[in-house]
Amino acid sequence: MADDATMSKRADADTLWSISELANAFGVTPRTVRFYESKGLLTPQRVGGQRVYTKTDRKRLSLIVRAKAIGSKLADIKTFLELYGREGEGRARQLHFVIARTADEIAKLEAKRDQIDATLNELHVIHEGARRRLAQRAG
Amino acid sequence: MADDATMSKRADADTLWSISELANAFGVTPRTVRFYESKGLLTPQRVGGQRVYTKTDRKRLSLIVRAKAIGSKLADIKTFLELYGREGEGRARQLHFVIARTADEIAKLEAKRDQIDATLNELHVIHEGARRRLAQRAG
DNA sequence: CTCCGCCCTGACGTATACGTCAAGCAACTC
DNA sequence: GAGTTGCTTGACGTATACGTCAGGGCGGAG
Repeated sequence: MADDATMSKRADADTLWSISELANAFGVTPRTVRFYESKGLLTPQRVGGQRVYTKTDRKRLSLIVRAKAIGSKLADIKTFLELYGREGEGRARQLHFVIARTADEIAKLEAKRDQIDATLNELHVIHEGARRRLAQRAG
Repeated sequence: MADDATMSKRADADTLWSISELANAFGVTPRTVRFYESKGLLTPQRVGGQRVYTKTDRKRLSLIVRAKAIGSKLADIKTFLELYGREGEGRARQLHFVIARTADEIAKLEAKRDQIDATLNELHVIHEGARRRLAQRAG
C-alpha cells in the first residue's frame, strides 16, 4: 500500500527502507524477511549492521510474495528470481538457460491455472445448484 | 490412468480398490492415502481390517490431489470436500453455508488465477526477451 | 511350512516456513 | 541517565505433509 505518490516526486530509485518498513509494506514480518535473506532470496545492503532495502529489493520481495501466493516453494522462487538478474548478461549459455527455465515455469503455471479453472467450474456447479435449491424452497 | 474401458463394460459403481491400487492410480503412496484418512479426508470401508475404496472414494481422492496441485492446504480441502456431501441435504442453513463457502473459495481461486496470470506475463516478457537477444547474436 | 507380497498400526524422522523468545547494541526521548 | 523503540543474531518451538522404519497379521506359491 502507498507505493507511488508516497512522497509525490522523486524518492524513487534512491528511497531506502528499514526491515520493518519493507515487511509492513508487504504484509509480512521482519522475521520473514530475514528468513528469505537466509535462504538467499534477498541480499540487502548493510549500514552499520542494519539492513537497508532499495527499490530493487522491494521488487524482489514483491515477486516472492506473489509467487508464494500461487503456491511456489521458496527454493523454486529462488531460481525464479535468478532469471531476472541473469537475463541481461547475454551469454548464449545463460540465454538458453533462461529460455528453458522460463518455458518450464510457464508450462507449470499454465497447468496450474487449468487445474484452478477445473476446480472453479465444479465450485460454480455446486454454488449455482445450492442457489437454485434455495430459490425453489422460497418459491 | 486407464480409468474407463479398463474392464470394457460394468465394473463401475461396484468396482473396489485396495489402498495401493488407489494410491498408484493417483501417483501417491499408500502412506499418503492413510494420512488423508487420518485427517478425515477419506473414510473407506473396511473388510477384515483392510481398507476398501469405492468409486466415491476415488472421486474424493481425485479432488484432493487436484486441490493440492493448486496449493490448497489439507485442512481447507477438508471443508471443501464437505461441500460436495452437504449439497443434497437441502436444509436452508446448509444451503446458505454452501453458497457462502463456495463463493469464498471461488473468490480466492480467481484471485490466485490472477496472480498466476500476472506472473505468466512477466515470464513471457523474460522468455521473449531472452529469445530476441539470442536471435540478435545469431543474426 | 516357509517365503513373498500386501495389509495393518504406531512411532519417530524430515523438509518447509516461519513464530517466538533471549540477549544485546544503538539512537532518541524525557 | 534511564527508558522506550527498533535493530541485530542465535536458538528453540510449531504446523503441515508426509517418509521411513519397526513389528505383526493374513493369504497364496512352492
